[in-house]
Amino acid sequence: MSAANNKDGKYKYKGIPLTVVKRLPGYQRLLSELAAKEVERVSSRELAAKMKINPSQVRQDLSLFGSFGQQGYGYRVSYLLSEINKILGINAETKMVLVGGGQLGRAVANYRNFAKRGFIIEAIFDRDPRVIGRTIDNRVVRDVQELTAYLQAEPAEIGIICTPASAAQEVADQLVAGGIKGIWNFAPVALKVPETVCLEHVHLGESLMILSFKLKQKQEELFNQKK
Amino acid sequence: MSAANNKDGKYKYKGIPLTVVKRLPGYQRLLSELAAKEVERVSSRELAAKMKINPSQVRQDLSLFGSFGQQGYGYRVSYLLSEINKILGINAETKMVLVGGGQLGRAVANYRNFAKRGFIIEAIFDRDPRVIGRTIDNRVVRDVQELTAYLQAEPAEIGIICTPASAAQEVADQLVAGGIKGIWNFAPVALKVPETVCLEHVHLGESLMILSFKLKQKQEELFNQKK
DNA sequence: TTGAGATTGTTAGATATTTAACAAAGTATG
DNA sequence: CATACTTTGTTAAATATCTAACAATCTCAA
Repeated sequence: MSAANNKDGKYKYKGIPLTVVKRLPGYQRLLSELAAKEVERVSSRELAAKMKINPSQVRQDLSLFGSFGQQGYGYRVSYLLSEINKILGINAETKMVLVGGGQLGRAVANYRNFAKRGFIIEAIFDRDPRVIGRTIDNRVVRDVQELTAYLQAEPAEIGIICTPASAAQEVADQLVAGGIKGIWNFAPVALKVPETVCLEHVHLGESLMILSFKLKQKQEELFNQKK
Repeated sequence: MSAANNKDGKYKYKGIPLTVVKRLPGYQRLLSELAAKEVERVSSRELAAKMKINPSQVRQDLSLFGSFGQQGYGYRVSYLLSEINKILGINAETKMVLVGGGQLGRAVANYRNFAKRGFIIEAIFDRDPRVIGRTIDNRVVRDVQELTAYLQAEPAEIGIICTPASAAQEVADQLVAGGIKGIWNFAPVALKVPETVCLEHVHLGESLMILSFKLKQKQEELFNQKK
């Protein structure tokens, strides 16, 4: 292993560039697909082709975490997948709570791909009396006022925020008070949380705007080629 | 203006780094918020603080598209916002069609933030006979078999894919056949489309895995600090 | 068992992105 | 109307990321 550990092997995964981190789930998905097809081995060249990146980059990314391949052979799919799962922390079960039982919240609650990987939504909360008490994917929606108390009794690692932007910060504060370690935020707002809490945003609107920009750019390109 | 135009002013927005493009929606949202609060002026320092980046970066990002500020004053919020809207292509109305009327599709169809910015879902399609004919947010769900024919009669710019991964490629092909210009893909699969079509992925699962990685990293950090 | 071919992990070089620095040009105030 | 202050747009330096190159070493077929 190259850069990941210091002498006593304790300081793992420090200083991994965010650009590398963002590629890890891509490797995970590709390897899952290969494993499902019962492919035994894969080379950095093949992985790179599927990711549309350079083979050197695949090797360098992986080398930040260890030596998982073999010269002249490549990587054993099952082994590399299990190592990447460990790196991503999806080997153990992770408990989550979801706040916001609207359309988006229900979509997230019903999304099977998380559960498959050990991410379990333990409880769902909402503010709206018309939603509280109803059932979403076999879980009764609880009153958000019980959120912090619930978490103290039933700790969870990740809190999912699917509320409108106006309520998101308040919910985040309650999640933090309940001892949550990470927040997965779908509300289009920048949350403030203590340094000890991890934050990951999913801003759907921003993604659409990026597509819009690319479209505009490509149209101008084509227009100019015709001339 | 520095790098955006060539001599005759036609080749706009070429060669903008993707890292910059990804920040543009952030600027857009911040400026919208400031405009809503009727703030008149803003400096690169203030924008940078809210984006958690360096003021130089804000100025350099913007300078790729033009000169929108004034020495000693900063940027006029309303003007900069309108320029960024132009850059992102959210000044005109953009027609979209959505394929997949499941939980996620319904959530996207009901999401108000797009419509506010001129992105209109004109029609919704599904494969399931139990869903076809039902109404989602005032639009009747059509049979996906009609998709290509519909698009030929009623052109749209963007196709949204909210189907399971297994159906996504087929839907993408039909969208392309119907003359769609860009695809916004929520299915966890890498789509193949012609070079002329723009693609933007939203991989919810990948975002959760990144959060999981960060959590793991932070926990090890804290564990080591205690020692 | 040997040798040709393949592929890793790593180092060094090339490229891209971010940050610092500063002249230019405005604002604001007395 | 002069002057101190502010802040941009831009150039150059610093940093980060990506790519090429290659020794080391394994595979595989004969």
